[in-house]
Amino acid sequence: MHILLERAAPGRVLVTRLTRAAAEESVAGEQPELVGDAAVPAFVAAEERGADRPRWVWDDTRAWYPPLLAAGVRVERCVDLRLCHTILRNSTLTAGTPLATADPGPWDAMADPVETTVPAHTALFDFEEPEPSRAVPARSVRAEFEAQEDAVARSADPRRLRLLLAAESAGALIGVELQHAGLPYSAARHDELLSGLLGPRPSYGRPVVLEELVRELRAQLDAPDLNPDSPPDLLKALHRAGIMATSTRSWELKRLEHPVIEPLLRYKKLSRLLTANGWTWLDAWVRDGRFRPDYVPGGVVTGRWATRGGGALQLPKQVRAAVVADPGWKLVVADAAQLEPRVLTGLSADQAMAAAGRGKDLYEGIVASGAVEERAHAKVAMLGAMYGATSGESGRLMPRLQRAFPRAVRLVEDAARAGERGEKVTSRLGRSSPLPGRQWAVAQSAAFGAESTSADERRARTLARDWGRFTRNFVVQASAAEWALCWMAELRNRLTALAPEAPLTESPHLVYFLHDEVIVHTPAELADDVADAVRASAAQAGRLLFGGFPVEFPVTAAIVDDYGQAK
DNA sequence: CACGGGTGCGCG
DNA sequence: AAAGCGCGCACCCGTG
Repeated sequence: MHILLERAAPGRVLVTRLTRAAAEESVAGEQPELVGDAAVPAFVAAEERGADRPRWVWDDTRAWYPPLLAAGVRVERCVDLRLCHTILRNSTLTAGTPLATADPGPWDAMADPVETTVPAHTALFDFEEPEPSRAVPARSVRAEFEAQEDAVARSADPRRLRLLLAAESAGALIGVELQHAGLPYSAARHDELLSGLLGPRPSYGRPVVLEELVRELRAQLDAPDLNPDSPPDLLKALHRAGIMATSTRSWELKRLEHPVIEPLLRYKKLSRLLTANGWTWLDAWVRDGRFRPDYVPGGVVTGRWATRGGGALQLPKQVRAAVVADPGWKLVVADAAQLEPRVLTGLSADQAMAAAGRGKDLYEGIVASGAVEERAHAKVAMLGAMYGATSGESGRLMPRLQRAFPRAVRLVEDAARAGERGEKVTSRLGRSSPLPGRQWAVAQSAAFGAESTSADERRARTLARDWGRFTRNFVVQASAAEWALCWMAELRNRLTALAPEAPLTESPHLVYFLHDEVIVHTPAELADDVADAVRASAAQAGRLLFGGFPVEFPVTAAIVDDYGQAK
């Protein structure tokens, strides 16, 4: 049963129950009722306990779910109309449906990142008044829900789209739950790590280790005013010292031979740590033993998540030892091995590649197949195929990869050609790539005009190839993101089943998500069960996306006290 | 002083 | 322009 929630008036929520009339595929609504804000959590909790397994339908999980969680109420399933709208508006599977062809409306404006100011909430069930920019859409929740159902029903593949929308909506719930629970984080441990590398926290200026390094760099380069944080300044100083670097990037400096290079690289590394994850970051983002970043499910065109603030998806390995389980609890750190190549295997139904990945490391399997000599070559060749490498070692290996795995390689090549023609490509479950922008099309037509110059043609070709690399990668990255969503959604259900009655943060729960990796915080005695759930969920995600096709999705599940212990 | 593009680097 | 995809963030520096 679907239950629609929408704001009727300040302090009042309109509740509409929809039941599907089995005979004619239509939905019938019961008489809507009004519920006061204060009564909403109890209402939702009662329905969640009922036998009907409601699916809550609302405009934006970020607005509805935090106050429920704060009131101790968990929701099993929902439809996030905002996120689903974005998918259905753009998917090639729903092209031509009324939803896809309608003029842009308020639901499109909600997808615009500029408009998506998340309403602040307090511990009580208490919504802020809608901002003018986020005013209640003219289009009602019910009308939008029905338009989406209609688009799916008319689509080229309703089963896949339903799965995608359910997974995307589950992701929305998980994103809010991750922030609610927070990543267990030891500020003391982080401070120890920083102090050990940089020296004690200074009250002003650079920490002593960095200060000493700057002194050394200035002396060695004979540049008393050198600011090593300024690339132009640094480059000039290097040139004066006879070091002919073309940039100040670490990878380039690494290849040069000069006594100043070693301390310079050390300075860059430590300076990065200080500015990105130093004490300022700690003060801003870690409170009461938890790191609570803002996750943005669906924040990337491919369906990957983004974050806003805190850089949660870039937590450097250097500081991961500060992610520490509570006493009596464990972290289960789980990682999907070679996710993207395995997803490509499923997408292309490449039996040879499936065999290479069966029961072992996929790259070793590629070596065993005889396609390449060593694991590193297998890896660089696969990455090159998925990213569109044309030259270098990766480019040289492509013909051999193509001979051994023609179906897999053809799939990404086809995606690249489609992008070069300016067409959309679509993921396994139905998320489509955007079309290239206006100026891309202008550049292409300019190259075919009567008086096009060779510069026009070069530029058009470059832009076309760039877009082709994007679409080539899109099909793989977007499908991998779908696998990860299914994995996590399935895992979430299994974690709930391990302790059905317990509140979220008193039972095994997700605390981190990083594209192909999750962390579960769990009472120690349940850690083995959690690890089993992680593996079972991965297998289930594989079946959801690729049915009976025999591609395996092995996951590592390390039971540890801190994230640094999980390799 | 605010803003925005460029640079560089962390993650997958 | 590292050999190729997707991000976020801090900082520098030129511009208004």
